[in-house]
Amino acid sequence: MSTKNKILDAAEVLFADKGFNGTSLREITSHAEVNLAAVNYHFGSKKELIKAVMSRYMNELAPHLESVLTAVCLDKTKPSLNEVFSTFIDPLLHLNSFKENGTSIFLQLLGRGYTDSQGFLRWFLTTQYPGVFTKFTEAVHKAYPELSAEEMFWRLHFTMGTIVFTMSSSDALIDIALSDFDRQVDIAGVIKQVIPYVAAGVAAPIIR
Amino acid sequence: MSTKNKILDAAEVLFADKGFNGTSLREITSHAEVNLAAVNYHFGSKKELIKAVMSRYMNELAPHLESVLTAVCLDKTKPSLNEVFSTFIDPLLHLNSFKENGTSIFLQLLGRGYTDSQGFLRWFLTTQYPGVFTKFTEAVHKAYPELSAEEMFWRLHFTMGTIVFTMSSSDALIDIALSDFDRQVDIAGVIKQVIPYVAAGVAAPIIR
DNA sequence: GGCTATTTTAAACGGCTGTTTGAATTTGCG
DNA sequence: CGCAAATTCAAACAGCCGTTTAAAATAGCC
Repeated sequence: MSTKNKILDAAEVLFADKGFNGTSLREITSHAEVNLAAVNYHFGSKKELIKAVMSRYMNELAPHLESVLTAVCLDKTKPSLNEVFSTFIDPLLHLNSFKENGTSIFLQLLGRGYTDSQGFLRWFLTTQYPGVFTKFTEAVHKAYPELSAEEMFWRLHFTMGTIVFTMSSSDALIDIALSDFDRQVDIAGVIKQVIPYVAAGVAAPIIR
Repeated sequence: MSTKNKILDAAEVLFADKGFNGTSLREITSHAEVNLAAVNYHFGSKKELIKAVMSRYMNELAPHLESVLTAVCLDKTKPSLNEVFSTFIDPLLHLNSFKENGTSIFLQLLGRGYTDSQGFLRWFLTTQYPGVFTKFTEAVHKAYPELSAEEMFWRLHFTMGTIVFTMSSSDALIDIALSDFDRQVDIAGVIKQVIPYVAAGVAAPIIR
């Protein structure tokens, strides 16, 4: 295992758990069992390390997402919103074979990045992976053409918020569900709960 | 204006903007134009200052929320979910007369507290203000009795996520909406957009 | 006015942060 | 092997953090 990957593996878990600002390089390098200076040697800075952690997941995920979103647009002239949002399930769960707990870690990282660092991650994702966003809004527009661009903007950001926030606190929530309902829940279970919710939210009637 | 209030006023704005961890006591005291040591003198520690900032809003908000939620349960044998969620609008907007931009600041603080500090705020709110939560779940149960306790748990947390996440990045989103759609949006406008969304999400059909 | 209690102040504390340095070590190649 | 490039390492850097201290200033009351 290369030093670079040791750092990335340790960093993504700690970043997901405690946020980017809340995780120090010393914590990362001691968990990775490498020298402190290795981060700056291999990545240049902490900010570049954060980008590298996110890129490793996005480079795996983005092609799959674009492909399933393209498919749902081609297969159906008017897909349902449930169908559109359900396309996310497979690519997201596929991250679990890419890395252990990959789905959970990635979604938590997404949540951290959205609220930490004042919008830096939003800029990073929209500029580095614009294809996913355009394909996604295209699919939603086909499913619900009456929605204006502005209403779609808000509802998609509400959706992003639901997903990202839920996942960034998913560990705590899963613990509560376990103790209150004596029900074992995993990340796939949470995803299957949230899809109908966001689909219904986006599909809400327009009030003008 | 007392030193204590100068500190609270400066702190809440900075906390809302940059998070609790992201704001230093030196930033707060220099914005408040008071001595650095004043925070520890008047509040004891940074953690106690955070509690004081949140309490000032919750003590204003909680009685109003409990009262409107009680009212909607008494007035209607079966309120709609839209009615239940709409009860939040007035108490939330009333914070604007309590303080300038009070609504926006409070909701942003809520968002920060939920993701910063690993669940500390969730503990603080549920233990210090349990009445709001029980009244709220009671109202939702009246509106949608078929929802099991476990499904309600998840959907209410999705809702919390939508609200809290949207508001914690509302400034950035409002900027985007302004530049992309040339449309002036304020916090009241966002709230009115998000109510139908979360109501429809909670009302989504149950898939078993 | 004088005395006490409260508040404000400047300075310093130890500890943690990301980053840099230069020497020691390991690696890969002719 | 021998040499050069890449990597690892311990140490130190300057800067910020929350908190504490003890003296100075202010306020309130007899």
